[in-house]
Amino acid sequence: MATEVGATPRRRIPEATVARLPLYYRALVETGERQVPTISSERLAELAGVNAAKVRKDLSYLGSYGTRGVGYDVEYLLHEISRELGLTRDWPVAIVGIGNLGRALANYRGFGARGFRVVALFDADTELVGRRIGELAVESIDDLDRVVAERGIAIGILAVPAAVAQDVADRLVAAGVGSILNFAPAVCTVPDGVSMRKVDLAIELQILSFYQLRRGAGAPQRAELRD
Amino acid sequence: MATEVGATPRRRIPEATVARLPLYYRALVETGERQVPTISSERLAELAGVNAAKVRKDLSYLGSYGTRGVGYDVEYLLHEISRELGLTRDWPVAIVGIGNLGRALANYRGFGARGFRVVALFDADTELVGRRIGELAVESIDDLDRVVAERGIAIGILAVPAAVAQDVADRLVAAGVGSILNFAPAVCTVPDGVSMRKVDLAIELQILSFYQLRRGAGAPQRAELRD
DNA sequence: TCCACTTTGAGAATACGTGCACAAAGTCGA
DNA sequence: TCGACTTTGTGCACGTATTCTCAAAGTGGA
Repeated sequence: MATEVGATPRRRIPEATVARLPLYYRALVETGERQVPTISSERLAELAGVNAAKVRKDLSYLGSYGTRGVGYDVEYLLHEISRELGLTRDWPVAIVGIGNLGRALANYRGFGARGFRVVALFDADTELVGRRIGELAVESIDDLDRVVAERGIAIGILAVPAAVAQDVADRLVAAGVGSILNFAPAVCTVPDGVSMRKVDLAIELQILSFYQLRRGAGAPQRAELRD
Repeated sequence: MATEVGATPRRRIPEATVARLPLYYRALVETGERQVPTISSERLAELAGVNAAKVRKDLSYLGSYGTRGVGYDVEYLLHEISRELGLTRDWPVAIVGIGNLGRALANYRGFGARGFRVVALFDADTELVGRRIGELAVESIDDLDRVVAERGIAIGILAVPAAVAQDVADRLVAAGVGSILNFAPAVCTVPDGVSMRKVDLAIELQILSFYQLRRGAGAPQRAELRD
């Protein structure tokens, strides 16, 4: 019988769980580097900043990779999570919009993870096109289609002004990009079958402001009575 | 009878709602600029990228600010949401860690919102201390306590390496900062009564990678059959 | 082999968030 | 004043996420 394409189209993993897998991944990498062979859900929970029951339930969605009485084999679990997250393969990434933020992202050595490699920088400003940032030259956004195809880019990082965010997102999608990380402070939609995640500084600050206010924050509170 | 201190310690607003208020805020600012006097939940939903029932339910947590048959008064609703989010007052912000990302954030003119003003930049690197970024000079992290108190800083932005994130967060909290926006790729905890929100690029990319992989993403998919 | 101990995996209870559907409350023209 | 129409506010049903709990499955020492 013909099996499915690709690696793991098995059980459905809840979104909330997917969002925590990277935490476990990071904790496991650190633990592995210390040559620790196994890890309990309790310890993993502590490292990931969640609770142990959640860890076990999350991992149980991936399969039964633990051993009762012992815990999880660090290397094995790391391998399974990597595979699930697609970190065993290479993801060429494009950054669109080489302003303050785009430049910082282009120079950022903390995509942390193996796998994600910035292979193209785009901007609409002809002044910027051709300028080098690290090892890459900024390319014209008019070449988006061609470059995305040539370099197999599946993930785009959007760091453009709010006013053009939707337009640029549409062009990324049309070029074949399937995932977008959007830093533009604007509502922006993509068709079904394309993923988008949003990072919005203004929104984060406003949320913090809400809770800060609720705590009765006229002046900042000195931590005078910390014990 | 003696009323409560401060502005609005009334009903409890669900977290998910709080996270959407900034979207409504932004949509309302734009609508207000176009001199539109009232707005329906339907239209507001469209601008905020959510559905209309959600908008109405969210707004109903703030109070009954709409008029049936008409919609919401843009200016009035904007005022109420601003007040709820604490955007009617000034929030002095400190950025700690003036590397690539910290510098970009310091130059970022898109905190979008009135209210948030970066008033201090800190770094541990003595080479960096004294250097000017825009209108501010980088200060030593040893002066954190004094500066936070003097300038009434309640919100800190953490853009330091993962290895020192927890330590710096602790120092911010000890200095009296009540809200932290954490860009460091590390699990980092704060005591009760302090808020922390996390922005982690590596995690976002890994989540995108997961879904990209699930869609059967060997090569990126050209959008050949878009209609 | 047995027993005390550890730790997972999953059922069940609960909490939280979403969205439908509709009565209630308003507008506006005749 | 009436009746057609618009739009809010919210009760309710449903789905998702979290957490508690404990049997099952393992270890390791006697």
